[in-house]
Amino acid sequence: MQIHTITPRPQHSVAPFASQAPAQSTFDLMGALMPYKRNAEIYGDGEPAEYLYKVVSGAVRTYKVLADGRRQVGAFYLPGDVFGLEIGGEHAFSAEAISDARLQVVKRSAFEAAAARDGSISRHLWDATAADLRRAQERLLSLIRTAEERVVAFLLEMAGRTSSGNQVDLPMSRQDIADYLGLTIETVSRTLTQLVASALIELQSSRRVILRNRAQLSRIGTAA
Amino acid sequence: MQIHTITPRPQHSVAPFASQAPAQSTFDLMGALMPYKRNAEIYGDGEPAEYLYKVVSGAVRTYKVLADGRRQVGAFYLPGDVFGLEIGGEHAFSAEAISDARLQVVKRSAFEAAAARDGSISRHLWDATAADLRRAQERLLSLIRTAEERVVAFLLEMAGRTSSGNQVDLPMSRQDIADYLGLTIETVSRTLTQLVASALIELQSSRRVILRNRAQLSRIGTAA
DNA sequence: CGACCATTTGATATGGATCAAGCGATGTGG
DNA sequence: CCACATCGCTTGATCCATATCAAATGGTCG
Repeated sequence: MQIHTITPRPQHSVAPFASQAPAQSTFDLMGALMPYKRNAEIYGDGEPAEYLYKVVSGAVRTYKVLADGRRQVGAFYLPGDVFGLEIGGEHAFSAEAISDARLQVVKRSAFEAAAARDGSISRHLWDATAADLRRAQERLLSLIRTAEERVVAFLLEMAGRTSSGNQVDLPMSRQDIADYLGLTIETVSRTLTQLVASALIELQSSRRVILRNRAQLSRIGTAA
Repeated sequence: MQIHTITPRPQHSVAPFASQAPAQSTFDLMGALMPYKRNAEIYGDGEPAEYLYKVVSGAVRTYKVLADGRRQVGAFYLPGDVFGLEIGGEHAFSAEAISDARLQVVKRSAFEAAAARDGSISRHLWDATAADLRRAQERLLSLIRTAEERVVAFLLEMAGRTSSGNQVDLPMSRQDIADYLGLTIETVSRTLTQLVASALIELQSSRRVILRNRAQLSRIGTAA
């Protein structure tokens, strides 16, 4: 894995995020803070997984490019989130900074040594894995659904993770969203336009969404 | 003679197929062997998760019925597979026997007590969760693909799990497969017919498939 | 044999992909 | 400070894979 030695840059501000992350203190004690530029690679698919990461600011996507060139986004990570947990020796996905980002980086071996001494740390690790798993489960359900349902579920997921009332600031592009939901960029865009037309949401800018009717949105976006 | 006097209620794990999980010997020592009839409920969505299960014979599906009535199959479990590992207090999916089945059932609390005494058991649990996550991610990749790719990936997965050479015996119906892959029963059936026409597979009966060209099938069914 | 259920096959409809163009911000060089 | 290039997003027109609706066939069990 390569660490990009890049000078820190001012982040464009991202909304306040809920930090649902494991073992903050451990990361804080052990982690080196590293800046990554927009679109910089954090690690590549197939590389040995030597580090764990915690997002301090900015946002990260993991993705995989399929044999035919299609790209599937695996997950988005926001401030407070921990990623790079995969078991097995190597990363199943690549990771990139979506926007300029600062990450706390911890050597896996050091972390696991600490976890062996402290059961609560391994518990936190397990929680983070479980959170990823729950999100993947939810997504499995939503991927069999219509474009509108997927987009609404995505907006609700983001709203839940950023918890800034009804305002949702999306750090990622339409292309990222499309590759996350298994849709095309055009379909994502058209669906958002329709949601605006139905007065379910408002688009203050292309990246800033206001949820105008959460009850109805939940009805559309909630599978079970 | 179905015994669901008890309604054990372990969490199903997200994995498409089995989690090769924890301490088999623990199961063997602690498990009570229970028979379930075809289509008998093992546990229901939303019930508290009190048990872990290991398939001795037969097969099991986990599923969820969405608000609009569509059914999503979460996973199939075959002999040797352990399920009910899920995190959280209650089942996210329901579980049913696909065919008459015998399951070894272990009280979760007993198992967790054993895990507390033995760190390697909790390590196994974490491994199983991470493995489930990886499988869920693999499945997310396949859900964005075409009907043919999904069906082929499914056949290869089943072949890998049952490992009886090129013969694959499917315990589940076309409807189960369709609900697992996010397709309709008609599309699954037509796709199989096409694969026969292409001489990639042979259908000895509707439930018995012979893989005739694994190299080509792998090319179609392998995402990354 | 007859009833029932699973599976296959056929005909048509449709949601989202694809192909293509236009628009609006942001940034850069003159 | 403006003209222009670029990039991300939206909108429009058409196509196609899969869903939907419908019926025939096959397999199993009483």
